[in-house]
Amino acid sequence: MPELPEVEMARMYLQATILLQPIRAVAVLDERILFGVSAKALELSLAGKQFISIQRHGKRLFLRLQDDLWLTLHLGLTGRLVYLQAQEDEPRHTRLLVSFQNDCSLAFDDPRIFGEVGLTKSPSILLAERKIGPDALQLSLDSFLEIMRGRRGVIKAMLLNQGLVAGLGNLYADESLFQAGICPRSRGLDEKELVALFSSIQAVLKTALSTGANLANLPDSYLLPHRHEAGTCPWDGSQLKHEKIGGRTSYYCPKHQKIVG
DNA sequence: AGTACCACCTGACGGC
DNA sequence: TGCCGTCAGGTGGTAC
Repeated sequence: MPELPEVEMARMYLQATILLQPIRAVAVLDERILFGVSAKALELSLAGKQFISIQRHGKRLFLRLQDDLWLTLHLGLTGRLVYLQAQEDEPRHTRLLVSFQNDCSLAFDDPRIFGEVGLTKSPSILLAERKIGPDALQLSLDSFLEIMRGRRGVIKAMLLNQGLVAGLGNLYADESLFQAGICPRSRGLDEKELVALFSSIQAVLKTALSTGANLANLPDSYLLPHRHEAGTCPWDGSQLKHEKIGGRTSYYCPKHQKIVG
């Protein structure tokens, strides 16, 4: 599920549900979800407090508890957040359950346990520790050029590298390259190509957000609705190709996405 | 710096 | 029906 648009939806969801509610208790249902904190410490840190604001950077969420204490969440590949009404059953793979004094609760459901829950004194500390680059939607064109210029790696792999730019995952990286007409195998893009790519990334992420990160509602001119074995390019009808690039399955149009650089 | 590969997990799906 | 391999919208470590 979660690339930048999905995580931003999750942020808005939390914003609308859990703010300013006193926390009654925290249950860690599977300790493998924890990163750098014990279940005991997490429970003690949260009990009696409340979330006062929610931030997102790339694919990470930061839930502020007080000035120098934040709960950090990463949804991994299969994580989702569900706000439960009193008495409502939690999802099957709930790994963390935060219950509030009003009897509602927040479940972090994550079948594959690639997600992560932790604590930090500030988002910037965690971002530095984990070497996360600037958020894809807060990034200026100049910073993007600065980051990408002079690198020799395969462009698809670079877009997936959260240390360079944070927020793009496999799907939106494919979509951005599709919109920019650049083959994912390209490397050493020139200034003009990087500018086009930057503008595609911005447009793709904003469009995805405007659909509520619902892939089914993306424009038909986008790659993603056609991104499957038998899919054809919505621009020119070519049979889409797919192959492993940078270790991930990549779809692209062999006709209009050129190898550049 | 860049890449290939493995590992962490579970569920869904296609083939036999 | 049941087993098995394969794949999946993420990330980190290692070795070259």
